[in-house]
Amino acid sequence: MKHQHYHDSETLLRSKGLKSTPLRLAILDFLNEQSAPLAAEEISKGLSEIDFDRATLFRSLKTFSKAGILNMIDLGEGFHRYEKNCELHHHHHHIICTSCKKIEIVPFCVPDQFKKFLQGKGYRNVTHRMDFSGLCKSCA
Amino acid sequence: MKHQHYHDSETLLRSKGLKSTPLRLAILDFLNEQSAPLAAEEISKGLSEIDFDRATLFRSLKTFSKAGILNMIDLGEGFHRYEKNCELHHHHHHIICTSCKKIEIVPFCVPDQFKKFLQGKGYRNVTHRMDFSGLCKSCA
DNA sequence: TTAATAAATGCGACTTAGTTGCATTTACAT
DNA sequence: ATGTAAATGCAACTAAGTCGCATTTATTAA
Repeated sequence: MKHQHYHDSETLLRSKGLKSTPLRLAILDFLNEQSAPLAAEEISKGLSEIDFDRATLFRSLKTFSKAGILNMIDLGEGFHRYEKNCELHHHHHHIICTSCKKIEIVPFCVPDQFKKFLQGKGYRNVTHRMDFSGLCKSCA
Repeated sequence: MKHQHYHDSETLLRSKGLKSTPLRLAILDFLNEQSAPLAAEEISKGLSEIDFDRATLFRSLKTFSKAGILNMIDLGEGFHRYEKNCELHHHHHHIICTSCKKIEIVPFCVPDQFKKFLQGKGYRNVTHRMDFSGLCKSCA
């Protein structure tokens, strides 16, 4: 376990006013063990011992993302990835290897003045997405 | 016409070793007139006087993107947008309004040291994606 | 100018990621 | 213990894009 996560998925769900169900607990516990964001399909495979419907998984992932329990990440792969949104680690960006698809967190964010500039142009609630890709050391 | 584009789509296609066909010329001429990147569906509508197949459009857009004639842009909307990749204007980033979906080019790019850092970590051929969203002045 | 050929197209079926309607079941508050 | 809203399963659907294959077209070389 790389980062400190909410110790108790049940408590976490309750704190967001969401019901605690076996699937939901399994999803959150599974994501707690991950150090990189996973695709819905990967989560599904990781939970293969449990029997559940695809639609339910997608619904839960969406619900959790809206509730701020998960970050929904788009690395331009044509699908989303999900990671636990733990407070200690909440906003960050990624680099994905173009070959092995390994994902790492990068230790920087877009400069503040970019947002300020856009606010100066009249934009409100400015958010950003930024990610990198490249051939990683072990693939090169 | 906001920017200077290749004056002759036929010449452009030839220069990339691609065949010049009525649809391809229409796609490129149409995109020459746009100041914001368009989705395949929007291009399709803009070319409604011509009769062509969806698959052919997608194939052309892909071919053009690979050839560097178009930039394929992903603003996290669940589909791609395409814009002419004119030399004068080649690398840039966008902001999209969360309400009216108007897209503007932003006048900044990721700081050089980010790429240098990642190269220092062993990454090769590092590329990035960055885009912004927010409520634009007229929607606020 | 024409014939050869490689590339582009049309058609239809398919795929992937995700959504939706609806009936049923489950978690939780009382 | 029970009522109710939320969650689930199922099946059908959607949007964006892809693929195989037969046909047509643009370009090359004769």
